[in-house]
Amino acid sequence: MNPEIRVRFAPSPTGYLHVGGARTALFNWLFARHHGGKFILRIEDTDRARHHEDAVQVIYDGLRWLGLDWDEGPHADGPHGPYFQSKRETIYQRYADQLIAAGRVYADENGALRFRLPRQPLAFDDMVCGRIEVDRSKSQNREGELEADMTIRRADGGWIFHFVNVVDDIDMRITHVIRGEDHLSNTAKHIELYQALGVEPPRFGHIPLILNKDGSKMSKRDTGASITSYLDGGYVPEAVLNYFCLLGWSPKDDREIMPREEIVARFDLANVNRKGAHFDLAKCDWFNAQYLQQMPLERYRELSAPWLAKAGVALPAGQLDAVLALEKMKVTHLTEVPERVAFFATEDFPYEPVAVEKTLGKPGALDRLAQLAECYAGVEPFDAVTLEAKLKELATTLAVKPAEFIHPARVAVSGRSVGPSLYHMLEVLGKERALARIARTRREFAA
RNA sequence: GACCCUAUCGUCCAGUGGUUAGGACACUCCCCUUUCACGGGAGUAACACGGGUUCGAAUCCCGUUAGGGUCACCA
Repeated sequence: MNPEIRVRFAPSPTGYLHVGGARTALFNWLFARHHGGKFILRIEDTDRARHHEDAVQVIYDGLRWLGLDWDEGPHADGPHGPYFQSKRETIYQRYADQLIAAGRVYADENGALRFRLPRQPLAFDDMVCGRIEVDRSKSQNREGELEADMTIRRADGGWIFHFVNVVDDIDMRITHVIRGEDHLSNTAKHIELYQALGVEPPRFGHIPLILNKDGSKMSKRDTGASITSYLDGGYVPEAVLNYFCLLGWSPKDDREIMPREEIVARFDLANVNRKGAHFDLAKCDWFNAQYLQQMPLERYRELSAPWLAKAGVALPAGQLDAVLALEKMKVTHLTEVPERVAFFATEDFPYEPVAVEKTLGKPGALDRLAQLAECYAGVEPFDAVTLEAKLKELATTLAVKPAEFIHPARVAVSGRSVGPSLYHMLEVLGKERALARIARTRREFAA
């Protein structure tokens, strides 16, 4: 435990939250929670054509959905605000003045403020990548010229990312900078800025990037790239979080399905890979199904509710749990829930044409339904065990296979050829509704 | 082009000098079974290449190749 530890997630409000960004946030959050430190959210809206509330909201929504709560930041305040770069103008000016006074910056011919790069060899110990040594005197650009001095303020007065990023981290007392590997090469410049400002640099940890499964760079449009697609795709936040944390990190044993508390307890930056991870939505889906299967029915009901409401499927409160439980083991995405249980909600459910053709259309199917209905009319209690026994007894008596009753019955009471266990489905339906549905089916498909 | 990072099954993750190279997803097959799933069992499948070091390298070193990243008055 080290309450002095302060880490931050500093996204730019681009209107969407990328998986890579979410995982960076997650690793920062895990690091903070593991050590009992602080997790800070800072919005890097420098320059960005003003501040779009909608774009920022996407970040809040994604983080909150994943359960990554921040100790300081928008809506949380804190002693080192404001937490929007667009509101930190005077702070940047103060640090820039310090650099000017020290003779470390100069105005170029266009009026922009530039930081004179030291161009000395430099080394640092990255918490993930190990020791990084760079000879800054050799850095050159594409034209083979020496790398230009870094601009920290545009001619129009706008502040540049590298500068404000460092200033904010200093000002907010950030102790550990955990960010994407795309910043590894920028770190030398950042350290030079820290040194020019007379501040001890924080510890850095650069985590690998997330790529598409084929290894290509993940862009906004790629499957699974946007966190919003998980909110909209029927994913369970704890499952997604579990999958994400295993992209680049491993507890070093065979544990995969781990509750959040265990991940927090075991998370260690030293165990983070340096290799870029290829994103595999199929495995993420598997995690989702596993979480759905294993979660308590109460949680499942809570997560299903919005999807049922959105689809307009209204189940009677008294039956809700029984109905949901019927298909809980089979669901991969919550989006499937409404279609799987919709037929419970109305006696006027539609019949799937292929199901009708495959079963009801077969010779004798309607007769079997009549026989089954007659048999079930006297069944008591009307529960799965009894119904199964009675159906099999009937089949034996008539010397036909149970399947001859089962398949037509399934379609008769649900309109579908796939669905829950027939007997459990009948039990939940109850004798009255079950028999009424069979009667309706016989009526509709009578030749 | 310069500099930096990386390289184990298709994918994720183990394995840090001696293993039949392990687990998971996906895929194939079998079992279970009233459908669809779940579950159980089995199987296919990897150390990028070339040099070293060593009695012995997936593991250490060098090179090659490949992939990624940074070199903005973007963040």
